[in-house]
Amino acid sequence: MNPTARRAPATLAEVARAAGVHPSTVSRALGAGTGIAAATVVRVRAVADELGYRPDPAASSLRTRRSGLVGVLVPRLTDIVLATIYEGLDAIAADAGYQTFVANTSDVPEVRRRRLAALLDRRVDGVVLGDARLDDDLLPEIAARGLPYVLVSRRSRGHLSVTTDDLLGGRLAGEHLLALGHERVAVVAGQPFSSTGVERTQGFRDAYAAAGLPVPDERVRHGTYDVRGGHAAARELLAARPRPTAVFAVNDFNAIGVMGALREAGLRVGRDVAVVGYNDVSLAAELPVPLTSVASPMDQMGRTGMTRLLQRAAGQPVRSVRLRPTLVVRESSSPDGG
Amino acid sequence: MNPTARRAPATLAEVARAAGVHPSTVSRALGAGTGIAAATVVRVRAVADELGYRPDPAASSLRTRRSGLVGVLVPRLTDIVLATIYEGLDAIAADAGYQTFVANTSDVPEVRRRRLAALLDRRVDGVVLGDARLDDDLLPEIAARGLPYVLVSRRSRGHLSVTTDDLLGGRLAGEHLLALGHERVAVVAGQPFSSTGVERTQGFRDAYAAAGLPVPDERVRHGTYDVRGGHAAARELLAARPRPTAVFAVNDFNAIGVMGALREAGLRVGRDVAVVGYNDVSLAAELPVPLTSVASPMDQMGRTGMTRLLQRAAGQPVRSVRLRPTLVVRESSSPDGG
DNA sequence: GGGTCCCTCGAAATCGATTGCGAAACTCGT
DNA sequence: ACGAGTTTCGCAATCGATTTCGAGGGACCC
Repeated sequence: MNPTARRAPATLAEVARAAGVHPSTVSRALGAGTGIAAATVVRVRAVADELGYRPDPAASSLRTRRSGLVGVLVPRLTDIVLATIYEGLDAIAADAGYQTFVANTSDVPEVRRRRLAALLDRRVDGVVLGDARLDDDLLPEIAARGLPYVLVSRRSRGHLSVTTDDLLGGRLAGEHLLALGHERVAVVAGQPFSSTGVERTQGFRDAYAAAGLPVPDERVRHGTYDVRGGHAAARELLAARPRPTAVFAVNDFNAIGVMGALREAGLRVGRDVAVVGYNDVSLAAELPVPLTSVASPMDQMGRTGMTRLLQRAAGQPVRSVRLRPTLVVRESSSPDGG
Repeated sequence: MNPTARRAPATLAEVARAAGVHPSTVSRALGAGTGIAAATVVRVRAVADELGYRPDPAASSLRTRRSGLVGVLVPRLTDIVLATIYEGLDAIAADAGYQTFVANTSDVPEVRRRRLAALLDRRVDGVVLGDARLDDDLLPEIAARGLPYVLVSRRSRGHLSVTTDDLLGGRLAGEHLLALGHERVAVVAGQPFSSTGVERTQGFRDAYAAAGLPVPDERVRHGTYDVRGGHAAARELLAARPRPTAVFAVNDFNAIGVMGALREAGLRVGRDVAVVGYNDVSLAAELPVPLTSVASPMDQMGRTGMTRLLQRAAGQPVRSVRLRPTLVVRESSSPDGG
């Protein structure tokens, strides 16, 4: 009846006794139901329901070597981007009868390794990595183990991944600022070991280089993917003279940090310095000065990522996916609407 | 050596054979080590390391009835507040040798029940609930099961919880706006079933009532704890004439939604309408118009929550904790610094 | 020197579900 | 009515770790 109200859950053997059959019969009846008389299946299932039977995953996992768990590694769940991707992952996993097991790695290799080991100890049936590095020594190990895995958000050469087309996204941002006439621009470039930051920056610089206005290295600053990182990077970039007239941040939270740094410097967002972010998180549109941002389908990235993982685990051939980003122009780059 | 590089992990029996002892000896040597000669312990551990032995949690859990898992239920991980609390929970759990198992419930009772059942099926050793309801029918069931549990963020009468003093927090916000001379104020009050929204609203209204300016019900609007909810609520509140001169939102993301609604109505944040939020998330200080907010120690709430849970599981007496919030004044309520 | 106690470790049962194998019962055709 | 083939289900082993019980051996005391 009510599965949460029982003290000691019934076991297979108890169900078997109550139904007057052998435990193996119960196991089969509750499973595919093949090789068992239809009437028996119905009866056993009724008894199991009656007793509120819930299989013990530990016992099941011990015997079958499958845990029903999918491990997920992310840099931080406090990063809304990853949290949103995770929700997409979890939704599809739940539909397929899997549970997700998530862990923060803080983008620290040593922590990553430890957290992954913990997931492997739990005998997860697959792994989703949201914190892949461009030169990632963990990925070959996972591959060598034969464990199904997929990367989301970030990619790494030679590994299955679901990402957005970050080169294109960066280019969109660059072309937008070019069209607005910005000739001296700066980039808050994120972490140098993550494909997202690197490729978004690359696409942006490509656009400027193609226009004959290459962005010099000193106008590109790396940092963590949070408000603080954006603020710190922008403070340095804004100290240059002449000052850049626009800043592209490869992450919306970085962009908000940039806004804070602008304010601190007595500059107005959009009017004195244009700001463009990336991901178009839900609050970008609601800020006192709405943020221009490259929208990336985060939820879909999660859903597609888990779908690919499950397909791969089922032995189907799968290829990496690059989802298409789109530019959303708002007042932080275009205060007068154009 | 390298735990992630082995294909088939060694078992206890294999370690025993390699060490020339019985499996039970290995088990004891790797455990507390009591009742075993010190030399044997050292030797067995060395062999276990050598073989990269990792105990199978399924087997262990089957036998001991303990899973080493702590379940965590949250409304949504995309809510930074809960994500931050979760990180605090996880940090302490990890220190104590536990892993956390988190699930979103979307604040939907049916989903909560299902997710909790999934955690119980996994035989979690304890549960942290971040989505408690004022009239919560799940909590008595958990209590009846004898499973250790603790509430964080939200509280519910008669159950162990770690929260901030939300009545006080609301009062701080109210007294602040009163001191600034705001007489016609509105509240974005969050979900009516969550103690956070209810108590913050109550504290705020208490302050105004004490000043002889009770806040009428029509200037209090409920909604979800996200940007969209804040925007929707504020849109309605701002349609009233005369218009409120200040809005208290019980959540920072709601407050940002309020900012969006203000902009949409052609009003300036701080100058035309004051805005006060709650939680003081990291981006509040960085917004183009920095947000006045009631700071709550989210990370500490998580840490304290897990600590209490572990103490409770160990049979120690524990009492609910209310952490102290503090007001951080910024330009959204005080554009000229006073 | 004999007895007792403690230290150390092995034997074997156990947790709960799954599954290969085989036996009984039943269907059906002739 | 009998044999071949099928359906249905029970038996028992198994996954890997833990733990109770007891045996063997050494230390120690008188």
